[in-house]
Amino acid sequence: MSPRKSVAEARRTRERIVDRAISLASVDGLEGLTIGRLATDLGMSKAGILGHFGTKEALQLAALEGASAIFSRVVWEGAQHERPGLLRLRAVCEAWFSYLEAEREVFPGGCLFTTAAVEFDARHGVLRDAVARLVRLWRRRLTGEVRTAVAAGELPAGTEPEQIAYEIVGVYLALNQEIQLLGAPDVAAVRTRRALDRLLANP
Amino acid sequence: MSPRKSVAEARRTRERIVDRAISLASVDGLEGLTIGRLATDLGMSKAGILGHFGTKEALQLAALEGASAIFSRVVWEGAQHERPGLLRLRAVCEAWFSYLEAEREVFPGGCLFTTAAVEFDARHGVLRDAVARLVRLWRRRLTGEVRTAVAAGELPAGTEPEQIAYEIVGVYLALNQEIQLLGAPDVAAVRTRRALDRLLANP
DNA sequence: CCTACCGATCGGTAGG
DNA sequence: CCTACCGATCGGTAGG
Repeated sequence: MSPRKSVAEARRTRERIVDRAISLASVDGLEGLTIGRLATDLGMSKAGILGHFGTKEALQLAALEGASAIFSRVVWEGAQHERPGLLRLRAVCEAWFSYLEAEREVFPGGCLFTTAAVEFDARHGVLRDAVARLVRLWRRRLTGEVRTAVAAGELPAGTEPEQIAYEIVGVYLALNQEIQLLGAPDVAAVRTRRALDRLLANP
Repeated sequence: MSPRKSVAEARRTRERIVDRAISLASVDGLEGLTIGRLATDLGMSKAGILGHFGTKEALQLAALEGASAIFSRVVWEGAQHERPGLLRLRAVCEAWFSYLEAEREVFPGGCLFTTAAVEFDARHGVLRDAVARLVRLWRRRLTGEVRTAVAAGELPAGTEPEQIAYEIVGVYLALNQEIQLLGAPDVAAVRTRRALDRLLANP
């Protein structure tokens, strides 16, 4: 009935699977994701899904990388038009905020990274390693932007970039909790901006 | 062979089950917890486990409440000998720090709350409600301690207790990530103390 | 990409 | 608290 699709069609199907997997995993976690549920949602067979990835673990990795690409595009690349340093850092934080609050159609269950980071933080394996690598990468990027701001004299000379990046991440973890678990996006918005303003106040 | 235990024995068995459930759930989450695994670990039958709780959901709730009791005892009650206000708040933060870093035998997979808060933040049901209630309770306690410190003049007059409590939670979420996922407890210790010092600096 | 399977495990129940 | 089950679902495979 539906065999022998072209390479382009197969790639599109793969993308559909990954998108749906991201969506499901944002709610139930990457471990809670099941091939059967995915198959039902997409009107495919389980074997049809699995054929694109081989194993569930490979599917989970693909979902994680897909989510990473979206995060990077929305939060990071969306701020690259700004001048490096404090301006870009603030743009990144604003984009991150919108991402957490507004990307509900892509991640109905909230940021897949935050979910995955906690889900795999006590296990071993390629998924934990992949999540840790992405968290480190993101932290390094934030640190670099703070460093640029310090070098440009936009932040006090004694400022430690790693420390600020660490605290920014903390603010966003609290924001995620406030939005997702406590359902208070408006309160979270005010508190997040206030925390960042204090953290990034000009000298 | 082992029927008709006394009430006291049954309660002890129940406690053993809950302790083990907390331990397993700290690694695999409350959804990843399975009755079969629990039974194997404890040398019991699945029916023997389930008899104490009725359903898996009730078992999950019991594990969550058990973890809550431990958290409260270690972090909150452990600081009640300090004078209310900034001193007690600092003692709470220190106890929280030790709890996250040292309670590895109770929570081999890290703080069960942090895990559960993310795990259920996109779902509905009694578990989500229970987690949200506990997070709110904990936040209220922190807020109250900050308020006392402000009233005593130990923190600047304009300080907003809810804001400080929100940021403290963020610092600890970052700490949990640094310890569990990135495996850097020493770095985390320095950054956490620095963040708290700035947050709770005397006027 | 499908149908038709596989063994394993899931939560839960009956009955003692 | 046990044995002995139940139907459902899990990830995955064979073969086309």
